[in-house]
Amino acid sequence: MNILLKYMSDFTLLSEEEQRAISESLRIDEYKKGKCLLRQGEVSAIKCYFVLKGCVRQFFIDESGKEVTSNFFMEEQAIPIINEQTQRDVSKYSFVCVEDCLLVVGDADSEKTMYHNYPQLETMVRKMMEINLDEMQEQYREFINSTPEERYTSVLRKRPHLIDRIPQHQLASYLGITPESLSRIKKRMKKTN
Amino acid sequence: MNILLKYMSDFTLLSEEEQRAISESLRIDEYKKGKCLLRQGEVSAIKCYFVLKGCVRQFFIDESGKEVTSNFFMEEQAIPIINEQTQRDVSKYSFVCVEDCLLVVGDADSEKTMYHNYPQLETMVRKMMEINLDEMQEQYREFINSTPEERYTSVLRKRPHLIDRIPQHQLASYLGITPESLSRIKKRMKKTN
DNA sequence: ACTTTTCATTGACTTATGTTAATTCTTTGA
DNA sequence: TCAAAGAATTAACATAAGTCAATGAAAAGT
Repeated sequence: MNILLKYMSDFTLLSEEEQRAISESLRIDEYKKGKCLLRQGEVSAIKCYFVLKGCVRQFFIDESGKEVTSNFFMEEQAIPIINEQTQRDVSKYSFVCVEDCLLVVGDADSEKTMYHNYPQLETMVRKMMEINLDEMQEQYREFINSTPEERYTSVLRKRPHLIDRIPQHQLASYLGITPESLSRIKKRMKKTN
Repeated sequence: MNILLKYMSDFTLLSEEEQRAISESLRIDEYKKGKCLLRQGEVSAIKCYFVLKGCVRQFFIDESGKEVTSNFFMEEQAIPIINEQTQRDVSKYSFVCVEDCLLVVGDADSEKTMYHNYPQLETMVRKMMEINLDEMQEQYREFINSTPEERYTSVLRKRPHLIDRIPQHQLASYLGITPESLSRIKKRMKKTN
């Protein structure tokens, strides 16, 4: 739980008591490795998750039937599932636990109530969204301006644990390349060293 | 102004009077084509803009001196400039008006006051952020999973006006390719038709 | 422990992009 | 109006990624 309290105190001015009260009214669930949180094409009652422990993969199957990994969420990251616009739509993505996970579960129903009881919580969420957006933008800009090889080295640098925690072909699709190409990149880099 | 009122009524339950009151306390500025709103490496007092009319280009100069366009913001789009985390940092991007613009200017100082006076405004902003994030994610996922040619056709479909309003080489860098490559793609596509 | 399946690597080949450079076309400003 | 600068196109060549196919390694299930 420390991780959550730490997060809250970084982003709010809530008292310790309020923080504890909030923590206690949150739903926190454990999921086994391989558990599917939401399947592409289904409608979700869950608004978001917050990763306390473990790793969740976000991916989708494209028109040609290929599986494309769009993100990995790990400790201290928020997983946006639906928003005001998309809550009635079927999900474009699947979310699956790559490891055993401990997640805060944010369901859409209790959201309003929580914000009403703790207005500062909405401020926190807004700031989180701003930061998420910024990170996403950063990631995008780097992706645009990089070769696959540079993208790979960038991930090595920024998320060094990732490479140990997930299989190669998923990393490849996360980088937007084929597993074969990732294999060759690694080979090429070993030689240059 | 209609565009702003429309936006507010889509995202809030504010009364018309409140909406008008908010509109009137907003700062709205005109900028000439070519005007630089913020230069890469400078610190900004502005938190964000909201485009009522015109087009703003976001870009940066990378390590090798190459100019990379990361986005174009047009009517009804919000331009996030800084957030809680980045407000003391120098900007990684430059923002320049590609056309004459009419923009709502959101400065960091008045933000808190506004949220305090109109709590629903923060709700609106939070929802906007959620939607922005979703769009950004969608754009990213499409980018990863596409060839340059597919990226081009996708932009043609999704932002048909864009191609008429900006020069080719900026579009090319927005697509993450060279101007030469974009030229060849267009040529190839003409033949196939 | 062994079989089966899935995953990672390697090779051969095709193709699209990056790079460099030259040429044509457009815009801008004197 | 014309000259100069900036953009877009085209060509030639090198390189790296995609595809298809085969092999080798690891993981999973019996």
